[in-house]
Amino acid sequence: MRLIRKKNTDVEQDKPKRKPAISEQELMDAAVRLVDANRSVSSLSLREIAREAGIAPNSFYRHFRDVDELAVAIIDRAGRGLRGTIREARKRLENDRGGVRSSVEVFMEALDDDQKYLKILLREISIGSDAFRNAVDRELNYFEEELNDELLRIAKTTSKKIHEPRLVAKAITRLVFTLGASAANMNIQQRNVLTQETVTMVRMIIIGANGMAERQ
Amino acid sequence: MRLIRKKNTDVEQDKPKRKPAISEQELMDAAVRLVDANRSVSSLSLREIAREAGIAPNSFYRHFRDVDELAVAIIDRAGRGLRGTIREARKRLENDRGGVRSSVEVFMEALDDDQKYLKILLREISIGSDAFRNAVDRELNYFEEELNDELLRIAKTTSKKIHEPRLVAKAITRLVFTLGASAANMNIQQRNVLTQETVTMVRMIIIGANGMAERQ
DNA sequence: GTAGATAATATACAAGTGTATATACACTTG
DNA sequence: CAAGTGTATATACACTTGTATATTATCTAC
Repeated sequence: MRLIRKKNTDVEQDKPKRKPAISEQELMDAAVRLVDANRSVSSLSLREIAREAGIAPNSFYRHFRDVDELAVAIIDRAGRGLRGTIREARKRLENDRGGVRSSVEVFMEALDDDQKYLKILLREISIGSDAFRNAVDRELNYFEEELNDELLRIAKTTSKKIHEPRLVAKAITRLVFTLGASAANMNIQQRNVLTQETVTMVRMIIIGANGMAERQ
Repeated sequence: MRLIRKKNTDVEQDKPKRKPAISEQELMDAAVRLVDANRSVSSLSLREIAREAGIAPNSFYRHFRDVDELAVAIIDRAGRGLRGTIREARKRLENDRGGVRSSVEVFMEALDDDQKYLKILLREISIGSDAFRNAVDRELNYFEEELNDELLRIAKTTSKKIHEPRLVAKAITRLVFTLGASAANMNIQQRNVLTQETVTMVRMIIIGANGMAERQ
């Protein structure tokens, strides 16, 4: 028989532990909901976010020091989404044929509605506080390194030389992010056009890097 | 005699009871002065700008409907500076040898201190109101078209084919602007490195476009 | 049970905001 | 000279903002 006294022994099934009326995640969601074409995360006020989340202004402090810290948390979360996207793209790259196209497609698809977090990361690259921009930079660099690895791998397996792969990675990263950001507010047709354009641009860079390697 | 009111005859140096009329330009300068690494034009308050310009808050309305209209005026002005930059770059391009390098150099040089306007244009591409972003878009497109013309001209004179010159122009434009924006807060050495990188990237795109044209 | 911790709340305040209204002054025009 | 116009200002108002303080409700530990 069980003991009558209910003791919270951790091992037992997790009942609603402490009742957090609100979670950090919910606060972040509230903030994201307030972001639209004209408003950036860092322009939101603490009270606005609290209002949207349905909590008292002061309760905000239980979770974040200020709006800026919330913004960084959002970027970090967006980064996690981005990494998933990258993993997906790398998988498709392994088939290699049409690799560029499907990679770019993966990226553009990740912009779809429920991925508003990613849109925010793309759109606010150059603004916000230092902490904010550092958070974005972190993700950009991560993307760049992943791409660099992939380029080296492909260069090996196809025995095509690539001139300055780090620069190629940087160019592609910046280009794809910039174009991705402008895709955030597009309809599906416009985005398809942009995807095709982006694919062509990326190919230009890669072919150009091959060409430069051969000339030397 | 005693009824004679003091008349301000310009020539006479009296204590200026009335402040000299402020110009739109001075208001724009005041706003620009307030912009730094962490603050965007559209985040400035009307009162802040008025304070910086040394006028009463309400005087602002004599010149602009709101801060947003001021921001658009700043972008337009930045656009004029940009056109000067483009003209300069095209001149250097006509010598052709080392054309890419000197064009990119012109662009980066234009970011120097007194050209804070241009920095603003580069940095706030994706934020602000509709009017604001349209103003930026206008300048981006102008740049793109100029570049397209130039590519066509070069293709003719050197009889090298270029694959999809419009796309090449778009890719280069986006890349140069994105990298230029990140150069805004760099020191001179860092900027030199970035300039070199940008030159290489642009060359990759052009060589890639040549390569794609030949393959077809 | 009681004590303490935790997480939410309400109230309050000083500072900042955009802007409506009224007004002062200098200049132009008749 | 007087009337009108353009440009600045001061005052005022209704809001919003971040946050300090005090209070309340709930959960945990002993």
